[in-house]
Amino acid sequence: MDRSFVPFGKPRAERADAVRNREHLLRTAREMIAELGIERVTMDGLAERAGLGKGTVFRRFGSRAGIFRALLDADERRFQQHVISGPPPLGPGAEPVERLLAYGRARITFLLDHHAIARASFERGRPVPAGDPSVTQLHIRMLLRQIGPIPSLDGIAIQLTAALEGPLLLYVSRPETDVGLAAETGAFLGDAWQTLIERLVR
Amino acid sequence: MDRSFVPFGKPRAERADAVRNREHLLRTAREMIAELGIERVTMDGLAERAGLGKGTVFRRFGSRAGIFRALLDADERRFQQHVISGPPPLGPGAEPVERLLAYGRARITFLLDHHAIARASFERGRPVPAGDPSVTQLHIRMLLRQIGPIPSLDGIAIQLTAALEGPLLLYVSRPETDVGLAAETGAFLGDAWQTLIERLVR
DNA sequence: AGCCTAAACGGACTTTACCCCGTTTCGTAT
DNA sequence: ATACGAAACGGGGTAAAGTCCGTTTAGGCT
Repeated sequence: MDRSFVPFGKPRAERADAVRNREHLLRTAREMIAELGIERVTMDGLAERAGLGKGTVFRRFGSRAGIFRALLDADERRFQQHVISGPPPLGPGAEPVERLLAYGRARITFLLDHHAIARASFERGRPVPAGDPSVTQLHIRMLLRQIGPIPSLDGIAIQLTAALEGPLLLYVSRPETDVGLAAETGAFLGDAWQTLIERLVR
Repeated sequence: MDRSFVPFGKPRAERADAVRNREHLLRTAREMIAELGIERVTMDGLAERAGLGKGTVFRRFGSRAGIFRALLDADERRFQQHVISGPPPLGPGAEPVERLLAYGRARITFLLDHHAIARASFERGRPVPAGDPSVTQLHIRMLLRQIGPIPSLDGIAIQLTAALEGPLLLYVSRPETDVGLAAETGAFLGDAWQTLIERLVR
C-alpha cells in the first residue's frame, strides 16, 4: 500500500501502544471520576492507577483539561450524530425553527448530564473546550439562516451559543447530582430558550 | 460612640494595617500587570514585590482570582454608577428598550477594556466573578419587566446575560490589546445585541 | 500606661499541573 | 532477522496556588 496516494495523509498513523494507552487512560479516568468525583482526579493519581508514567498522560492529552475534553468528545460525537442524521425535530426534516428549539432543549439536557466534566474541560487561556467556532455555533448559524435573513447573523450566532451554553458552563452552579433538580433546571432553561427563539424569529 | 446602635454592624471594622496592605497590594498588582502582563503575575511574585508575606496576600484576597476580582471591583462600581444614576440612555430616563440597548453596548465596551482581567477573575468552581445573580442579570431582568410581560422572565434574563457577557468571557479570544480590533469587535457584538433585543421585544 | 484578645502577619509546607530528557519500544526498510 | 529512526515512555524536577500555625500587632478597655 503506497502511502503517497493519500493527498495530505497524516505523517504517520498513531502507534499501537499509544492507542492502547490512550484508551486505557480514558477508561481509568472514567472509573476515577465515578469513584472520587472529578475534582479529586489528579494527573499523578491517574498515571499511578493506570500503571503508566505521568509523562505519558501529558503526552497523550496535553493537559488536565485535555483528558476531560477527550472524555466529552465521545459523547459529543454521538450527540452530533443525532443532530446530523437522527430523527426530526432534532435531526433534519423538521422546520428550522422546530429544529432550533429541539436543539436547545437537547443541548441543555446534554450539558446538564455532563455538567461536571464540561466544566472541567475548561482551560485557563483557551477560548473554551474545542476550537473557536463550536459545532453549536455553526449549527445555530445554519438554522438561523434557513429561517430567514437576519442582520448580524454571525454575531447573533455567537450570542445565542453563549445564551444556550453559557448558563450551564458558568452562571448556573449545580454542585450536586440531584436528578430532580437537574430536570427542573433543564425545563426552566429550555422554556426560556423557547421564548427567546420564538420571539427572535416571529 | 456606642457600637450597639448599629443594628447588625459588622463585628468589627477592618484594621488599619489590613486596609493599608490591601491597598498596597492592589497598587502593586496593577503595576505588575502593566509591566509583565496578567499571566505572569504570581502570588509569590506579588507578595515579594509588595514586601509582604504570601499568607497575607491570601488572607486579603482568598485566591489569585480574588485579586483580579478586587481590581475589577473599583471599575465595576463606577460602571454601575453610570447605569444607576448617569445620563440616559444608559442611566434612568430613557425608554427601557433604549436602556437595554445602551447597556449592552456599554457593557461590551467595558468588558473589552477589561478583557484580560475579567478572564483572570474566573475561578474554577465558582459560578463566575461576583455572586450568583450578577448586577447585569438583575438589570436586564428589571428592564425586560418594564418593557412588558414575558414568559420565563428569569430564565431569559440569565440567558441574555450569558449572551452579552459570555462571548467576551469565553468564546471570543482576544490575545492582543489591539485598539482597532477591539473597537471592531465591540461594534460587531453591539450590533448583534441590538438585533437580538429589538427582535425580542418587538 | 499597661493589658488583653482578636485580627493580621509571614513563610515553610503541601499539592498539583506541567516540563524535560535520557531510555525504551514500535514499525519499517533492508 | 537486523538495524535504525521516530515515536512513546517514565519519573524526577520545577513553578505556582493554596494551607497551616506559631508569632506579632492594633486598638479597645481598665
